[in-house]
Amino acid sequence: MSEQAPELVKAFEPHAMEEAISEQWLQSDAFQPKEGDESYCIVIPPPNVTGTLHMGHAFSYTMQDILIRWQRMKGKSTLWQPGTDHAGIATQMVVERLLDKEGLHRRDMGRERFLDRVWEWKEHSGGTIVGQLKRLGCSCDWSRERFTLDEGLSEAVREVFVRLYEEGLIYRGKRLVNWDPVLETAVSDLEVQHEEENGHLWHMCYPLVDDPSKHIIVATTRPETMFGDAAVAVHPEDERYQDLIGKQVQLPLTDRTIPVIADEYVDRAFGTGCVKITPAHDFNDYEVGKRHALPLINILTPRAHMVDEETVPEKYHGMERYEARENVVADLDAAGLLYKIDEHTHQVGRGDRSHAILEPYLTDQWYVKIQPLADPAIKAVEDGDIRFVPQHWEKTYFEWMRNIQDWCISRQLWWGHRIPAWYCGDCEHITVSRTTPERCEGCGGTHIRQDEDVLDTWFSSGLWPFSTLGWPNDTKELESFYPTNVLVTGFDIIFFWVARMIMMGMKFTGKVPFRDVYIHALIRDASGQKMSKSKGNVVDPLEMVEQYGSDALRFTLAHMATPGRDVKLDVERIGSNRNFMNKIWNAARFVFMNRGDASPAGDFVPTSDINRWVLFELDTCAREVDQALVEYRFNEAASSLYAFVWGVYCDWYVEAAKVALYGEDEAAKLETQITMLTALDGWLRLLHPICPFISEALWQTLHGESARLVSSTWVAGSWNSPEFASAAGSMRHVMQVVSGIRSIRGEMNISPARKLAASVACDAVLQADLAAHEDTIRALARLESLAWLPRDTELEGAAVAPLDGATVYVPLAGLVDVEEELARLDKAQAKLAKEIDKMAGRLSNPKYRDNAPAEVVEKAELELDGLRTRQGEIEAAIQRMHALKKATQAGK
RNA sequence: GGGCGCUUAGCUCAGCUGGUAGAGCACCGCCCUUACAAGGCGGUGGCCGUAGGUUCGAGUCCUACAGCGCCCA
Repeated sequence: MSEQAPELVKAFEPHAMEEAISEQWLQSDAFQPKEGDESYCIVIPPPNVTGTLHMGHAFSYTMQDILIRWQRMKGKSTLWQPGTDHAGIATQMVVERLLDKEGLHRRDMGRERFLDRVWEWKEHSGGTIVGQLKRLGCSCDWSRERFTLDEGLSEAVREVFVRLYEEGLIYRGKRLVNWDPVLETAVSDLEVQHEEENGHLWHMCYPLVDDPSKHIIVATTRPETMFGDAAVAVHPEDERYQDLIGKQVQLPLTDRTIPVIADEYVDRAFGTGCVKITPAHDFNDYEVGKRHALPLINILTPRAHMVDEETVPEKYHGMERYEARENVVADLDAAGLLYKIDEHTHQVGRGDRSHAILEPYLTDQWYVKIQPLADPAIKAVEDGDIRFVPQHWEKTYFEWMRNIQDWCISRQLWWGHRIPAWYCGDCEHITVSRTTPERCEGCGGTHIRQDEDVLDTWFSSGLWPFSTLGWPNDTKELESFYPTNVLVTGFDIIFFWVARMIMMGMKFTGKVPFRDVYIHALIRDASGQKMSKSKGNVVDPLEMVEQYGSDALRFTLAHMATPGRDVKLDVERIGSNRNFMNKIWNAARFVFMNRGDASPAGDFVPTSDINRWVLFELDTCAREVDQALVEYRFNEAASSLYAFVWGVYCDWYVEAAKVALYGEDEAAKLETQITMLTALDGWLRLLHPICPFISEALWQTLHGESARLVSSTWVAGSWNSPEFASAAGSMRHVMQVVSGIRSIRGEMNISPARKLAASVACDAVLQADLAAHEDTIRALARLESLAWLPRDTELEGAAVAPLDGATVYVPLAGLVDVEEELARLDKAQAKLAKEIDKMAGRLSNPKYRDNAPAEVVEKAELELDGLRTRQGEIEAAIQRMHALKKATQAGK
């Protein structure tokens, strides 16, 4: 045994091994881009700085790491740009909750002290997720880690804001927004979760001014907003209400009167066909109000209490919105103006962070005029400059982009990029500036104060692909790595993020931010439910790593990465892939124990069929893995590897190699050792992107401690010449014969310990081929003897396994009874008959022969011939069995 | 209401350009064979949601329907 030979522990134990390997990588510069003719870059979708790694992250980042490691090994100058996102609302909420426990509120502390606390929190917990990414093996260039609130990235944000403002693409306006009354901020349309909820439809009577004995009945889901009513609307063609249009009605509980108007927005079939119009508190009503020049009457405070203003009766001042609702209903009832209450389910919009019911609320906000940005972004995808994989996600993208609304970018938060706009105390001018101004640009006055609000987190995220590479400065990173190659993310943020990066990228760099967008599925639990803390069905990836190892988790995730929409994570799968890691570990252990003084050789050309065959299969596997990754078919890459490593290398090759390894022929032994090592070397390389730790550990054992697979190259050998293909053909015959014998053994319940005598009947050519591998067949099939018979020989009293071009016989004497063999043959016969019917039916159709490609027909014919031959053999075998049965019975 | 997706073995899912239905797990046998029992060998199991259509040929393409799910309004 050579000095390099390690003493691997008998069972795969990932924990210490993965930690040690991780340490090696992180202490080297292995993850930094090297010089190369071509570059390859992925920017990480930045996780929330205060978050922890969940399974969705693990899934997405595993795929990114697979791509990065693969491309790195292929010799590209490779950068995986890491970083984290400040996640405005989410982070602020976390810290506010902490403060709440101390009895503190941010408003009492003031902005500066509050932000100090957030930064403190960020320093304290911001490293968590990065540490977890490292534990997962993510090969990001950690020396380039960025944070959205870093100075450089903040500079990019201000640059973009100012340029858009100067171009007139950012403006300030008073509009209805989705308002979160708990967080007291505007939120984006995309952050609203619409849910069906049970509520009521209240029918309220609004008396006619002309004739108070008559009233109009309006139906509403929100009676408390009545104080903001500006009109009652009916459909212009609604015959029931023609005479009311233009009349005034008395708004109950107030001394106001409002008009009855006609608008096509009204659904005649809904409720009574009359709706109250509250332009300041409903998006549809807002539009109606605009059409009819109705006043915007705000009745709510930012915390959704009733305002202390004369529009609202004094009794209601300061009352919380749902308390106000109860009171309004009670007061109307008391006044005899409540007609009826129906049960009603309706859509309620809730904030996706606070889960509070949102209010359409009239506020001043900053907006991005989006159409000029959207147009080039749509075109980039239409023209194929950006490619969605799977392609159908383009539709979702187009759908949203073509109906896009101006983007409300201001948030009433403190944690984030503060809007670089200053209001003047002396004049109306707003100063928008890259740097903090001393005085007002308009009047030169010094009474200026900065806008209190911060920008939507996605505003900075939209710049991420180029801001992380140094923009707005001209950096060599931008030059080498932008546009980036691929963005890997889930479909849930196509609108939030992907679209915005494309728009911002096109606008500010004139280039697409990435060529491909690979949209992957979302992870769900084993029963298909979304994982969430409240449901308690979260599978913690780090726990899985602890339990099974990072490689097993990564292999499982890669194997599940099919192009579908959601992926149900079954924890058992991770366990069985841990078993695969154990298999790999032990296969390598076997190789190391039997390597002698041999070393792998990348260009090795062995002479024996077995050795050529395994390299041929390795070569095939390498092509499959490569092609799968080119197409982002991670599951196929994983499947190919699994099938090769376990199904070919372990199950067949290692077993077959034992003949030479334990044999007397020194030359054959050495060749086998080299091949065994070369193949191991090859598949460890192929495995590395998916399972970096175990492959690295074993590769270092293989090549010596100083070797580093992470910085090594992709499989280079070329073992697919006709000679290698023909060796593979021979081995297929060998495996068929072995399987045939094993089949008989298995179905007859013959103990593996029992050595069998077998005969093979075939033609001379095949016999020569097979006979060359007699030792292998004898070893793998556990035979005590192997005899060769002419093709048409029929052997009495033997179990039969008909193969392509050969028949295997295993004499039964003393092994099993005739009945069992008969049953087995009958089963085989029935199966064959079915296949023959199908195939013969097809071939007897002249149209098939006319239309199908010649090679397909030819193949089918060969197939049918083979099946018929086998059928004949089985038939003959059945006859012989019957004869034997009779003879035995007669003999008794 | 508009759009998208899914329906294949008991379970979870592959099946890319139409050419003899696959994997893992589970299950049933026989085995502690000196890399691995976290294992080996063998085996059972499918009118590929329903109904039509295109085609010599459909799990794969088209249409309708049913059920489930997601997104947008």
